[in-house]
Amino acid sequence: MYLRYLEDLDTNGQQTASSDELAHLCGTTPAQVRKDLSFFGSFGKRGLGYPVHELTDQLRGILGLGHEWRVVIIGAGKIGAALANYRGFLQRGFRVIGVYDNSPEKIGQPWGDAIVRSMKDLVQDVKREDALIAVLAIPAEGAQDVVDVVIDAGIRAILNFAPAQIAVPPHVSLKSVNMAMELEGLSFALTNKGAA
Amino acid sequence: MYLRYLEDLDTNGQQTASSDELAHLCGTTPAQVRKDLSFFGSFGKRGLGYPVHELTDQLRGILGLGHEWRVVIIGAGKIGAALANYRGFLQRGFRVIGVYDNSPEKIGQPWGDAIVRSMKDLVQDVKREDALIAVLAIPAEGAQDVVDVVIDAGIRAILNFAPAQIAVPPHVSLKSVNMAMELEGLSFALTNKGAA
DNA sequence: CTACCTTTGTGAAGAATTTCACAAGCGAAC
DNA sequence: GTTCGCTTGTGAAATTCTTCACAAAGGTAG
Repeated sequence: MYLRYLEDLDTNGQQTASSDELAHLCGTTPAQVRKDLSFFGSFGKRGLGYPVHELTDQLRGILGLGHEWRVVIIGAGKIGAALANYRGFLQRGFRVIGVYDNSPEKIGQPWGDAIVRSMKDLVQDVKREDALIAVLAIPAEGAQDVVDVVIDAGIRAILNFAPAQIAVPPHVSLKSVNMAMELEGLSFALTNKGAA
Repeated sequence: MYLRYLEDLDTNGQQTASSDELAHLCGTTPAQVRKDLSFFGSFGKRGLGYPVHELTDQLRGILGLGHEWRVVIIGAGKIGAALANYRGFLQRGFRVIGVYDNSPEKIGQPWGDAIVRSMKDLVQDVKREDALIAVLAIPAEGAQDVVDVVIDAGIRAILNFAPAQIAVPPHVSLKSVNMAMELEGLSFALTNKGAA
């Protein structure tokens, strides 16, 4: 989150930013900003604040954005399309090496810059291209099976949009986004507005 | 999360579930489950566990899913399409009353069961249908302007997919999903696997 | 009816996170 | 060169969250 805002400030040509300014941008407190950043190092100058451009570089390094990550998108539905088209990924160092589906009428169709490939090619492509990240955009049914297969092929991190609980071994990172659950959180917030 | 798993158990006809069982399903601890649930009431029977069906009803009530919420989707791009097509929303009580865009070639196009409408109709539709939730699936530029307008029209909760920071007044709930940020979290996890 | 196994609900303890508050450092002005 | 206004970095305090541990049931078998 800090990186996002620092990039904006950098684009605007701002040289330094105080913890107070970052806190306001991010909706947190100055003390929180300083504690968070100090966990990774001592980036600021007392009396001045944090050097915007230098700190963005540091944070990119910390987040592991210093090199390109190869990503496979599994599922050529609407969500897969939204992700494959999203220019922000490439800008941030995530290169989509392929979109995969097992529906015959989708395989071979053009898809942005690429062509939808068969799930049969998935394992060999992951191995050949050394892809470590998979985005899962398929229905809940069978999601776990696909996960097991790609982990076997060498995938080490999964961003899951399937509304299903996925189990992964400890050496694999998993992040799930469940849109229905997000809406339910809003429903709760609306319902309990008075109580809070 | 508990609701999700309880629904599965209910569908499978299971009568009761212990905190231990729920903890295993959700990847947490039995004590955590009991503390979480006890915050809202005393739902279990000692020696038996929690009554699955009754607890799902209770949780639905707590989450405010007891009635239908009317939702507008703003932005008829790929993400909007993925959301509008998602049957899970309707099942969970979120009825999409309209999809809106300001691109002339999209307005009037069929869109699942509905037709893409002009952004010009957004405010009047929100008011007429009493929609309280908006899903924002437009580019970052201008997102804040649209938010200000729909809040004026009566929207009280926003699920934001635009890669932009949105500010809302205190009486409005906001939940943002940023796919690039999710991937960056995975990048961090992969980069720091050894250190952890 | 009693003994026993199971599981909840919850105070208390323990751990983690956030906030406070201030010494130390930086730059500018005079 | 010294003073002054700012802002960081960080121990300590305060707060929040999680885990522990056990008394209080519920059910069952004999």
